[in-house]
Amino acid sequence: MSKIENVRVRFAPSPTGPLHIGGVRTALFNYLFAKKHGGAFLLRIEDTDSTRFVEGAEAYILEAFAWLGIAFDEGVGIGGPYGPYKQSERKSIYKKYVDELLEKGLAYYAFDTPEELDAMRKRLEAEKSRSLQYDASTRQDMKNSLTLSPEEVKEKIENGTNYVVRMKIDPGETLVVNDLIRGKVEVQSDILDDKVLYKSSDGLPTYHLANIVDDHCMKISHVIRGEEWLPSAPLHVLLYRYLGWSESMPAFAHLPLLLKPDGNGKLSKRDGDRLGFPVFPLQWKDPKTGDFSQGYRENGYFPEAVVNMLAFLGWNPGTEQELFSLEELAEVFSLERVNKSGAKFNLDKALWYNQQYLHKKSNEAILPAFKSILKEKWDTGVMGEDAKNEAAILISNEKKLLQIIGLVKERMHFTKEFWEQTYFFFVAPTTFDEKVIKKRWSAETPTHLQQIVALIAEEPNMDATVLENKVNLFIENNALNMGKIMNCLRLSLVGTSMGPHLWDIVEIIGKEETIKRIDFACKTISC
RNA sequence: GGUCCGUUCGUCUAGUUGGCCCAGGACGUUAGGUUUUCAUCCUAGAAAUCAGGGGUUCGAAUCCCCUACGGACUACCA
Repeated sequence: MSKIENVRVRFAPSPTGPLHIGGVRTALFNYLFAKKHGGAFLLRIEDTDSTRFVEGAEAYILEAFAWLGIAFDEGVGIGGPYGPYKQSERKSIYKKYVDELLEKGLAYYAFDTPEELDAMRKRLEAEKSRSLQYDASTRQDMKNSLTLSPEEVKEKIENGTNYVVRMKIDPGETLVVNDLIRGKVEVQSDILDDKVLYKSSDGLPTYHLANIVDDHCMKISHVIRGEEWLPSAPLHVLLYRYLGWSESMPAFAHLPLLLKPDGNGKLSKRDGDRLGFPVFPLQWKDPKTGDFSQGYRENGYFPEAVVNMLAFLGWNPGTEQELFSLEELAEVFSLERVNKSGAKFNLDKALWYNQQYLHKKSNEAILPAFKSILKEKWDTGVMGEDAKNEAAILISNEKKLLQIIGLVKERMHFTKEFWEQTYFFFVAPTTFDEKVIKKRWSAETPTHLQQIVALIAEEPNMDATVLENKVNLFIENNALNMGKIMNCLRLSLVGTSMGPHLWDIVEIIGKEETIKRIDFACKTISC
């Protein structure tokens, strides 16, 4: 696939809360597209709605991408030649273009109060009017610079009356958006309303104007964003024209939405709480309510797994390969392979991806996670208090810990499962699974186990294979029931019928501990 | 309501220039195998009349039309 020159794309979130995985995927696709073509990927913060600003949201966004390994080339927190990258810091830039549109007669002042706007909609509704919009068919009945005399307008502005600037859209024109994913989309200008571009209340533009001005000033080549923007794309095309920038207008690509796993509709924050999976990359604490929302990071997902899983929602490489690193994704990514229809989020697949990445990791790579869980368990006292006990010795033996990881890694999906998979290496069972006792334990079991204890006791070489061969030979020679003996042995050492190869466990916990546990089980279990 | 977008196994999807597709892969699911156990792993299977209907064509999941259904948007939010 040929490279496109001078690619510059941006991710432009609003700091109105934590970043949701739909947004993360949009950012990811932008990033991949930029890397694929050797272009630049920028982060712009769209904070033109001062009323919705949420403390900490911006820091959250930066931290989330740092965790995911998605790096920006320019933008908030990084800097760059086209800054500032935060819209609230670009006020004066927008004002210039608002004035230009006003001068050209492509925009006008409107003084209607929220109550008056509300009344207008109610009136239109009552009249069964087809459109409830502020547009060419209704603006002549409202208070704006098209209906008021120049003197009245001047007076109102000088009096400090709040106003907005609306884009003047005339009917009867077909607007065309050439979308890279959806093809040609046509819309009649009649259905567009006279969008508010600027509000005097805070001196800031609204999304539509700020977006177009910034994309132009920052030399954005491709606008890759969610499908929810498709309906307003024709308006944006028109704005580029109003500002005389049609020639350099970026290409558009509207991504399919991420949908709820059950039912239909956009994936939302609530779905995560309701269905019990994270909707955010990182945990988020709502500064107002203090409520926590789960995050992939805190739930134990690897960033590589989250990236890989997200990349496959709405896109695929067209081959049967499913595991891709971020670098590999950047190599094969293309917008032509992005789907048109929305993708339902699938938790099972997310789990599977994490498992795949866990299995791919070296034992050394996940040792720190194992150690921190062990430390936490040690601190809570579940392994006893004696600083020199068996568990303490084992914890300090890195070689053994790596050996244990090798034994249990394949059985896990997350590193957080370490304790449930390895507790028996550190803590002797005190209770025994009743079901196993019922099924396997019998009156003569203690006798047989003691015979095996004797075999273990005399064995100088505590090697898993050596012990296995020795005990198997004993079982065969005495015509004992292999399944029964082995399960009772496991029950004695682990407390239940789960876990890795028995003799590997014995090799690690050692002769003394093994014998101690079997003795305890024989004394404790009665039938 | 209006406008726009979409519709292949339960889910993510392959299928882009019509024939190799009575539709392939993955997740999940079922069965069997491996294992002393659980998990992993391996093998096999079930699972989409390609939303429905009508065309065009020797031939359509792939092209055209209609219908249905779903979604997004419809703020001085982004």
